[in-house]
Amino acid sequence: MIQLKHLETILSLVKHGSVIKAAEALFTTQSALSHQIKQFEEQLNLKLFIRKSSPIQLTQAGKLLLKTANDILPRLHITQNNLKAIEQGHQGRLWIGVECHTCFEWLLPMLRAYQQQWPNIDLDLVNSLASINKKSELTALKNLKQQKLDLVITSDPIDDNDLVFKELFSYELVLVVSKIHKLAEKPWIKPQDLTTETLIHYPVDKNKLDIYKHFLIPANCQPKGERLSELTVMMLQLVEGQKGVCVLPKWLIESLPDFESLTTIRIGQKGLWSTLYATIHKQNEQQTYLNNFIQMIQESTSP
Amino acid sequence: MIQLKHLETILSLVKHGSVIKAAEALFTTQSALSHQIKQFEEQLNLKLFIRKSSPIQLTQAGKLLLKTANDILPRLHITQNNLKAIEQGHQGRLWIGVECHTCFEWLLPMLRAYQQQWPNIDLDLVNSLASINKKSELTALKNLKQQKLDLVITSDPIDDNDLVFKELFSYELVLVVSKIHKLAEKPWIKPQDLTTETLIHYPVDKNKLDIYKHFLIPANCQPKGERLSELTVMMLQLVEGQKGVCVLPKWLIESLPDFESLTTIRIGQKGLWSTLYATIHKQNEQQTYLNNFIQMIQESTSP
DNA sequence: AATTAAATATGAATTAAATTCATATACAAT
DNA sequence: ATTGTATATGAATTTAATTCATATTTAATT
Repeated sequence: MIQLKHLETILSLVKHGSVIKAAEALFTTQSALSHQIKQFEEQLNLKLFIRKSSPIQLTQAGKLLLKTANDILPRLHITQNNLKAIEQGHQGRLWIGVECHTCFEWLLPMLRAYQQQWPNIDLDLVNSLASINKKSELTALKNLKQQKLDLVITSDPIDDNDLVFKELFSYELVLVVSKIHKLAEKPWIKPQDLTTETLIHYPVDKNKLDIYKHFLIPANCQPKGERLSELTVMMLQLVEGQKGVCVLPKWLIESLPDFESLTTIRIGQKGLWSTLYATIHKQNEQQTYLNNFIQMIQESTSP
Repeated sequence: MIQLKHLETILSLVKHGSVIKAAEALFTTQSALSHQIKQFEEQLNLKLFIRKSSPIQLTQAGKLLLKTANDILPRLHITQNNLKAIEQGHQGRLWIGVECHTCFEWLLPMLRAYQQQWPNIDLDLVNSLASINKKSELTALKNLKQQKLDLVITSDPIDDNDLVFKELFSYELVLVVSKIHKLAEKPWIKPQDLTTETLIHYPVDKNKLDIYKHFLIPANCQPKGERLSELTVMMLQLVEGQKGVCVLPKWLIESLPDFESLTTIRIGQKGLWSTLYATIHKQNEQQTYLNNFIQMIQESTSP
């Protein structure tokens, strides 16, 4: 069977004109190379070159192998370099799974900046929230574990040896109501206050929503009604039109000066807080391009 | 360093979906393949695929190697096949050196027939007679020995362990004279008869010409004059015009019905005979395409 | 959550392969 | 013929690959 060393030998032979010099250039001894060539020639039952002339002269078989070597070896060196680039983190894949809707607000603008800084990273955003069925509940982290994703943004860290959670930032979730809503003047609301309201939220499993998980369910309350909306602006328009109330990050409302008819109320006396985490696979813990991405988030969100 | 076995492994892994099956397909054990992959991954400091899924899933590095494997391995198989073809003699080089002028007469038509039968043979005719200087006297056989030529047609076999001489055919050399020449009626000539004649011959070293080597020099004679000519037809025209006499193979004259004003005379009482040999390198003694060529000559000249 | 079957990983022993060292042989040039 | 240089080779040594036996891991099932 032809091996790469045979191709390298042929190249070196042609380049240097004798077995001795070729061996030297290949950092081996004349003897080793002689053995290698002999064994290869016997295997092929062909002579590769004529030794009696100086510089050595290739036979037809030798010329064929030379051509092959010139075709293959440079191709292989490119692959070697690419692998090195991947290893050193200049090249890589960053497929991001996002488990919270509002994240898109700050994430999307960030991706552009990141891609400029790391042009060779294969960047993609995978919406892990597409369906509500329970099976896909843990999809993002599960996919991360199987390395079908490279980074997941979540507010629910789990205990898993394969995964590393890195805190990004905390934010307060507030109730968004119309300024003319009956709750509008309260300094903060109790769970019971929501039992007369229609709660507008993203189409995700209720157990994943902080307002249920950490506020309503512990108090054994539930809203009068529910209404689903995929888009934040649509939710806000519904609130404006008094079709219900919704829960959103405080920073998000503050960044939207268009909705002056709305106001926000603290949820509970101390407020409802959530913390976001960037999750990566343990194996990728040292990957520069991933850590750099996380760092970029942290820097852009710390005031 | 990437090796071909690594590329083959990647291909087999993708094709069969697991290390066990890939190992089986590569006629090795799961253990061996596992060791091999581990060592390769450690060397690259990169994971090539995710084992936890079935079928296994390539990482970016794995995909890169897969692409390289698909580029390189088929290219290499083609070379393997070509080498096999060369080894089995379907492909090869037949560069012929010719040391006698008249050989071209029967050789050229033969080459066409041979090339049709062996289309993959790299066929070429090298005129070894281009110059007359003494250094190039043995050029054809020397080149054959150094395998710069593959077959030499000569009438002077030498003793050399690297070379194999195969007899082709013998022919008589006769003196060609005009029918009205004073020697024309003789049944045969003596060396002395030529001392009054101008001898027309090919522009080669005289010591290589049979008429000198085996007829004139042993008798210590020499012609009155000499005249050189490269072309056989030109020589015959000169003889027709009584500018001299020449020595040519009998079969050649007989095959030229255009020169009815010429006649041939035996040289010496028993005639001057020469034998042609096809010479090949000892290493090529078993090469089918070479032996077939020699056989073709023998068959076409032995009616 | 425990159990099982299948896949993968690993350590140590074995086997195979490549390399070196010391020389022999072959060749080219003078 | 002689000498210097290149190549070849056998045996010992070193290095690498493979196997065997077994441990660990994982996904699927109960």
